Amino acid sequence: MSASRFDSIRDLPLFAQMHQDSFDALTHGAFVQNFPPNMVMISEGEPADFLHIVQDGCVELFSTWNNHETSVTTLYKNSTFILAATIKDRPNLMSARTLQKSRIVMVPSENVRTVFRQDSAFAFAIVDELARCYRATIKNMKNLKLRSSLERLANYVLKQHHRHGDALAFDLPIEKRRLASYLGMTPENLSRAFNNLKPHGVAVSGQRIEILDLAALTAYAKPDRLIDDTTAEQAP
Amino acid sequence: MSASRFDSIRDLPLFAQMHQDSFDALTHGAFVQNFPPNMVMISEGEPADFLHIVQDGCVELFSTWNNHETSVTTLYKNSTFILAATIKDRPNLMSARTLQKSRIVMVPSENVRTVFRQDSAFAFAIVDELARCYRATIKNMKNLKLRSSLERLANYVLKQHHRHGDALAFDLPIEKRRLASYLGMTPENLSRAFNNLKPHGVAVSGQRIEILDLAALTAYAKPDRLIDDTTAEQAP
DNA sequence: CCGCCCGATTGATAATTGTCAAGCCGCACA
DNA sequence: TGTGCGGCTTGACAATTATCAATCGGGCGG
Repeated sequence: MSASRFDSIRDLPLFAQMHQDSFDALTHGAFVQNFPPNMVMISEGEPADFLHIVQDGCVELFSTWNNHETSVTTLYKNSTFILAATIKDRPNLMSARTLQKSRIVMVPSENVRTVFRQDSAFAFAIVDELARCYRATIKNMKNLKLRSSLERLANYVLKQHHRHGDALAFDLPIEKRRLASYLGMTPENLSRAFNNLKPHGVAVSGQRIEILDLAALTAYAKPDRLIDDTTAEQAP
Repeated sequence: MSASRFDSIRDLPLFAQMHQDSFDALTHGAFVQNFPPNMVMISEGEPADFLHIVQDGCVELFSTWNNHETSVTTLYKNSTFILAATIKDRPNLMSARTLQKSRIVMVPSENVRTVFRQDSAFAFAIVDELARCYRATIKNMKNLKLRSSLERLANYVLKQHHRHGDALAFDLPIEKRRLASYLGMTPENLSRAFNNLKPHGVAVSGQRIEILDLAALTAYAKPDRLIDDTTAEQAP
């Protein structure tokens, strides 16, 4: 049975509840592709021919305008992307590149649109996923518009702290220049921002972050569940 | 028949395709409410008890953090809001206030979630709306991260130009201080930004905008369909 | 083991954007 | 027709952020 190749995605929330027939129809013509690191898989403006699922590795979504580039988000194992463009049959708004060697499942958009109309469990899951992404993006925008770059960095450090099981020391999951772009600043500014976090209890050495004074950092960052709570929401 | 009060929303894309039974179930317990101008109808963090539809008037969605406020979008007649929070049964991420005397239809969120599960035409419409809002927000974020405030303003002027049927003169639809907040800048900076657009062919007097040199403005603004194309997408 | 390359850092400087204070202007209202 | 209020504008200044240039330093291939 050809579907066995796609067992790994069958249990993702987006596909878990759909009928097996629908899943088979969905994955008919789908395939798995391996990409080397730093490869642009998708360019913004192109039609969204495939729904993508990260089976393994790491993908950055980014956008470009007038020779500027900005990182929008980073996706890890089991994330899907290009869902909105796929459903609306519209061009991608973002480009995608691998950050590491990655294995990506590619499902023809045509299948997604067809099965979406036939299997209501799938349709519900899509609603859930779109609502989640939408809310995550609103939070992201609030973060950008309401905070200074130093405040954004402080909250980013706190978020990573929680991601790592409340550990007081951890490694950054991405390169600093990409983090800078994600946070809406230049690499130079990020470097200085890390220095400016020192008085707020953060020590940095290479990729390693140490929180020396969690209370001070939290007092400065003023995290807010309506901005920073990413229960199962995307971010790098 | 009680549904007659809701005739005006029956034809909106979100509700047009659903069965009449579903529509009746949806609007059972719904009501219309009139609000005076400048009234906060919804506060962020509160549960999303109702799906809101602007039947008449004008509503601003905004957010607050640490004594800062930012305008996220402005909605006019026939727009819906709080859909994502309603569907996910999660707290609102944004507050809402009327900018003018407004008439709002309020549909219990419980109804929305129930009918969404029963009427696939409604579910499809919700997917469409969520995908649209999501993409609009991504564009908004690209606008914020990739452009300077002057470039954002230039593109805003161009967008209004298209909204007004390519007219070279038109009135701003909202107060300047709200426009400033929407564009991510202070009112003072907006004032100066309008002055800085003069060399690019824009004249301002009060609410009135005149484009004296469309080619120059376009050359400066560099509009991009992946940021500025708002075919049926929300913005103030 | 060495040298190279690329990203990170630092310094100097400039551009952008925000803050504070004051004055202006149009409009609503008495 | 004053009068006052609120929003807009302007100016001076400060903070934030970007830019440009140079250096540092770690990892990798030869």
